[in-house]
Amino acid sequence: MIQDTSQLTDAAADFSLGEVRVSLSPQERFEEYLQSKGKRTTSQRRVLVDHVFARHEHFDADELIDQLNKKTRGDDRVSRATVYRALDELVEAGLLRKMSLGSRSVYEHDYGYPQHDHLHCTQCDDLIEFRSDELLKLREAVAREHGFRVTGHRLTISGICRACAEKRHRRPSPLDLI
Amino acid sequence: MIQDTSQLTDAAADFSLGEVRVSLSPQERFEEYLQSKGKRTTSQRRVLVDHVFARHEHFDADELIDQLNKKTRGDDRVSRATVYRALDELVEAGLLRKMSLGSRSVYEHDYGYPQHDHLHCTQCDDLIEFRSDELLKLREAVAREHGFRVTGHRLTISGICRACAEKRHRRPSPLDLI
DNA sequence: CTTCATGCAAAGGCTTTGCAAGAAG
DNA sequence: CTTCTTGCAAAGCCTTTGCATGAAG
Repeated sequence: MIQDTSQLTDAAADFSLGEVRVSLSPQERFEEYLQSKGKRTTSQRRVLVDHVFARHEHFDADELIDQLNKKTRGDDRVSRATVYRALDELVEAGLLRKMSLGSRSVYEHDYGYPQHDHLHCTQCDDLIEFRSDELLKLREAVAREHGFRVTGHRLTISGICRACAEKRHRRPSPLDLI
Repeated sequence: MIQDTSQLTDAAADFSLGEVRVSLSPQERFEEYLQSKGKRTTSQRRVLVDHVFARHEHFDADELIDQLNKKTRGDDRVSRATVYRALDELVEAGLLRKMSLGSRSVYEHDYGYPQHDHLHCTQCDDLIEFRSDELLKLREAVAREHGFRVTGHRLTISGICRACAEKRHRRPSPLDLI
């Protein structure tokens, strides 16, 4: 699907977002999706996709709304409701991946990004990505054993990241409690 | 911690909940926790723990509240707020494990139960447990590589369980859509 | 008796939705 | 022009909390 070039527009160069090469920019890919659903290309959807794919990072709806509010003026404003609606569409379109971290929903790039899982630091709430082919094998083995048809998985390893561990031990002064 | 017998009461026999043998019943274990926190043993907490550990299954707060409402009369009634408060305590005491499945929080036995992960059927919402020592090794290897101190992990493999897959293909009649 | 727990109802997050006004095609 | 979108405010979930009453130790 990602590698399908049959619907290629005149945009010749491939895009490199991270490590996987894809033939359409997220923007183009999204428009393709919208068209296929009889939906429309609006300035709000364009602004949002543009912003979301500007850098690769994890974010939640609220952060995105804040960032868009600071960034856009008058015309291109994107309301809270529209952000939520667009996020759903982006997930459905396969551009974003949604995951729940405790109570909040966190999003990350999916389109053009390789399979990966996360280390979650419970101290600073940072998410560190890692890849493991071994895990995919394990997943298949387990599924086979249970007659289960896998569509995906989510692994989150929680603990304390290196940076936080160092902060804790180096000079455990009252200041570190802030 | 689970194997610690230093505080053993006169209950001589070990309890077998699933596969791991423990020295205190969940009820006793909880009382121990409550005492250590200066909290009290109340009829509500007793009824709740009793009910929750009667069978090994996954449940959410609402299901538990419904079940308790049907089961208990007048005196032993447990209010919604109390259920939520008790669930937090049981998690903190290490008796239950909490995990989020989409939007809802699901609980399962932790005390006296072996480490495991889940296959989640997105069709019927069933959770199938499995164990994998290989996964633990993988977890450690990844953590080591990132200087990460692991406290736990959660792996959920999603897809379609055997039963649902069979329903889908055997006689795909309109009746199956109900 | 003193402190902790409970039930109630109200308040909180986060997310979704109905609706009228406004764009896209 | 017709249909899809948007923004707004209201409503919905699920969960938490303040407070007065009641139970545990």
